[in-house]
Amino acid sequence: MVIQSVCMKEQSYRKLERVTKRSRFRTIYQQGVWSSSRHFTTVICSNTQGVKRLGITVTKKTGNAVKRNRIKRLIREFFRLNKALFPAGYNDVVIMAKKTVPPLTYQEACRELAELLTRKVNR
RNA sequence: GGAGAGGGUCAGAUGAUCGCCGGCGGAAUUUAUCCGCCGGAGGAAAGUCCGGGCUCCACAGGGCAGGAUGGUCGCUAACGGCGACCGGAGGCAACUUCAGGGAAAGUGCCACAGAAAAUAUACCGCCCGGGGCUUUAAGCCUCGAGGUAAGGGUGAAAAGGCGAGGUAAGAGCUCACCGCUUUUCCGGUGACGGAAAAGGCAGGGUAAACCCCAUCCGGAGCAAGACCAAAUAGGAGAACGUUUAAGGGCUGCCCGCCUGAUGUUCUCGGGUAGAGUCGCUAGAGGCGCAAGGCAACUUACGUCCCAGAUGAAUGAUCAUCACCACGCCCCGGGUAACCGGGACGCGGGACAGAACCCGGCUUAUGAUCCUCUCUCCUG
RNA sequence: UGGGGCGUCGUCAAGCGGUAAGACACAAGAUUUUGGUUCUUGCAUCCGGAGGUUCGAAUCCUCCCGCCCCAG
Repeated sequence: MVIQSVCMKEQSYRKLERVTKRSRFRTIYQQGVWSSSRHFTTVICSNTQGVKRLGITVTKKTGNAVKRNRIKRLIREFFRLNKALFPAGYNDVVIMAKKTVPPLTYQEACRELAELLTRKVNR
């Protein structure tokens, strides 16, 4: 209950809200619920940390560092601005980009991710 | 105008909203918060191809093996880099390019073809001599541990080239010119260049084949390495006693060096854990200017502080203005193709992301400017 | 990020200066009523790419491209 004393800005995305440990990624992959769309795959798993957290995985096969950074930034931006779309409660979400992902604009990525997440929530 | 050659510069700008990382200051419930200010990717950050700093491994040691480089002189912390020059090759030229030492230390290889691929074992041919046949000259056949490298054919390459003399036929056998080798002189720090004389043709190619010569190189790498609260075990250090050589480390091997094993006592407490800490950014630093030098570069002075992330920040969206391409319209010139200017619409903006830090090389890539060469047209 | 290795036919691969073996697969033909089996023949001309050394490079050298492995 330490976390409740901290008041943060709504649209931020900082280290607290990231999945940063390799071991945590492993347990999410083992215990989480997988679903995928055309270019992305999400894995959702509940946590005990008291915050929504996001982890991003982009394979080296996707492209060079510039392309990978671009995709990661788009996903981060989507998380930052659309936290309400993510499942309620304290969850860890890992978004993986598939290796065939084309150079997307923000609107395209946003539409696809929103569809993927709302489909999950409704089910 | 066309075709080229060399070099330089930049890497869209501004604003708004929402965010990220670091530093400083302040506030709070003094440590995952908030507010303010400042800073926040590149010319290649890339490939990891070289060289260094730095850290640890003895104090960085000796030999062998192994690796790298290879015209000369210089620059540099160092280099396989850079600059200037020399020589070869390419280009009409600007200019480019070359792992550019040694084949007379030795060994190997040169497939196929060809007589022969390096000690010329002469296939055809040419010439000479002996014998035989036809027999006028001459021709044909055969023999010769005879001569001959001029000609033919083979090959990537055939034993200096070419011309003349000479000869039985030929041959550097002799001569002229060219090439080569040696010697001497001159110029240059040197690579080398020039001149003269002599020799009389030796010495096929390949060293990115082994090798020889000269010079250089110890190994690993910031995931190096160092440190940290509390609790206990494994442990670590020091002293003393016993024992004296197996094993381990330093380099692939040898030498050499370091370290022992066990018992008692005393002292100290950390690994593979962690939103851990340091290393972590002031440096062979940037910019300006002056002097020296053909230049690479060096020196002096002034000035500036300019990213430090760690599942890894430096972004997203919108608007405006510049830039470029295309379409269409208008204006001017022109018979026309087209050229110049303007407005509108639509599209584009390359290659690419620091990971300890520097010096290079290589590769990817958008725009723009300057200088030079050749050629065409007009005057 | 650092360190190491490999690219030869559709696949597995040998060859390491002198015509690029072999197996499976594929294609055509023969045998068979048909299929299978068996037999015969064919199938690399750009040895990942570019440049160089050499008379001659899959092979030697240099630079790129792609793939794989190891280290927290």
